[in-house]
Amino acid sequence: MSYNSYDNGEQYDAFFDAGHSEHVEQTAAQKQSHYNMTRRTQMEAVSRNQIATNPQDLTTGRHRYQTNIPPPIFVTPDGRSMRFTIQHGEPRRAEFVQKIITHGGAVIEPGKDVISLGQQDAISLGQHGVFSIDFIDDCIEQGQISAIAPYINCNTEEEPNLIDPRIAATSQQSNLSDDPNSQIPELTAAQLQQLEPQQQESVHEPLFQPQPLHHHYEPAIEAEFPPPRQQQSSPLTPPPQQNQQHEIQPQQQQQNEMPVQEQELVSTASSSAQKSTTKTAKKSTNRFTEEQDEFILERIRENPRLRNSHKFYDTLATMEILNNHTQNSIRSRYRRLLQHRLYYVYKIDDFDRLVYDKHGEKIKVGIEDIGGTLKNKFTAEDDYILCKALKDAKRVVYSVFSDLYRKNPHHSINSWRDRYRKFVGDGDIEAYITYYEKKISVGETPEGLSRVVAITKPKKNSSKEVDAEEESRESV
DNA sequence: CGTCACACCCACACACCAC
DNA sequence: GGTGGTGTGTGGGTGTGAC
Repeated sequence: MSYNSYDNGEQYDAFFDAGHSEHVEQTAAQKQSHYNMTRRTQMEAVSRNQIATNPQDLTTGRHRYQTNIPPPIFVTPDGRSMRFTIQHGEPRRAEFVQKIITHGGAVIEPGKDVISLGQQDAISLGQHGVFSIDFIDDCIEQGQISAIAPYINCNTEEEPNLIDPRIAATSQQSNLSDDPNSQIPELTAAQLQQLEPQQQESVHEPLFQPQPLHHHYEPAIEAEFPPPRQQQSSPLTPPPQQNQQHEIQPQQQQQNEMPVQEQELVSTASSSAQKSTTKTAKKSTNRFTEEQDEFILERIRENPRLRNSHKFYDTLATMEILNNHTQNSIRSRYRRLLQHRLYYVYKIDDFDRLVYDKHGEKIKVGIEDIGGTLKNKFTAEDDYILCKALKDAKRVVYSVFSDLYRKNPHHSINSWRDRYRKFVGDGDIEAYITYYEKKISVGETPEGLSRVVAITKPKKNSSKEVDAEEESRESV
């Protein structure tokens, strides 16, 4: 079996089971398999233009998801998620965010009736004061909500013994249900009311209608939104009404038979023609409306890991509400302006599916609690880990990267290997280790390997890469 | 002159395939 | 099992023209 031609995570398991039987490594392998599945799912979802899952999918997925999670604790008597905010300076913030979410709660930014957790000397974030984070552990240990009064750290407006966290959360959640914009200072409730009823629905209802469920990640874009205003000829964005088998259109087939440069010319010319006939005419008055901004934000909240994806915005641009803007424009709009208004996103599971509470409502969490996007940048620490592994290895063979992957599964085997292939020269390993340790010892932040490796990288590079090396060599 | 919408660019993380 | 080649598309920009 080729190590890098996995079709699914089971092949990872097969590999690891065959070659490494130790318990610790098996556990690691399971994690890697899961991680790999997750990342593959993300990439495949993007490739299929899957922007959000439909309610039926979510119902199915929710059951599967919830079978593996602890019973909910941080829920109100009527089953809604209690909402907490944890101060960003809290050293164990990430750990407790996970605990809260895992047990049915939600972590959001400070706001009315949000239970604030943090240090004693911190500024109070909630109207009830700030409570010790131990409250969470104790509740989990007891399997139920404890009285919160003993956990008060600093009080602001009310006596802690007046507070029943479940009641506070209930009233707050009711407000949330009635006022979906309570978290969005820029978009007031009054502004929302100015929207047409249908528009409001598009903002707050699930994007897609039920589809025949024969695959968990079947795209369901066509269901609610009309066909794109123009035929998308790009193989990257097949029209939703077309079969997913990617039938080759005559034009595409013709392109496939052309030399690459000619294909590029045709592609550029055709896309330019499309753009010029569809969108540039409106440019002078084509401002984004508040409704469109909120629509974009809501789609991003539902698909937080795709927030930088070109294809994600490509698909958004085919939707009726945004059909007067291009993918580039929508993406630019988010990156330039809207990302500063993305105060929360919706909780997703490991397969990027929305997680709902008992009432079928999406759970709001902070963007920092979702994790990264689709790609992880190599850090200086990653490069150091890589160089250490290479140094310890007698030969740079596949097992070096598979070991790296098992110990550091945030990059795939291929990624570790590719990093080595493209950034590490023969003499770089010792040099970078020395450089990194020296920087760390003096309290400085080391640069990533890319800039160091250019000094000695002995690869058979293209002329362009050689030029780049020359530049780097001069600049270092 | 600043802002906006939009087009375009490119390095590289990640993947797949052939051998 | 291991390697080299290469495709895809993300992530993070910059450039340009209209207003």
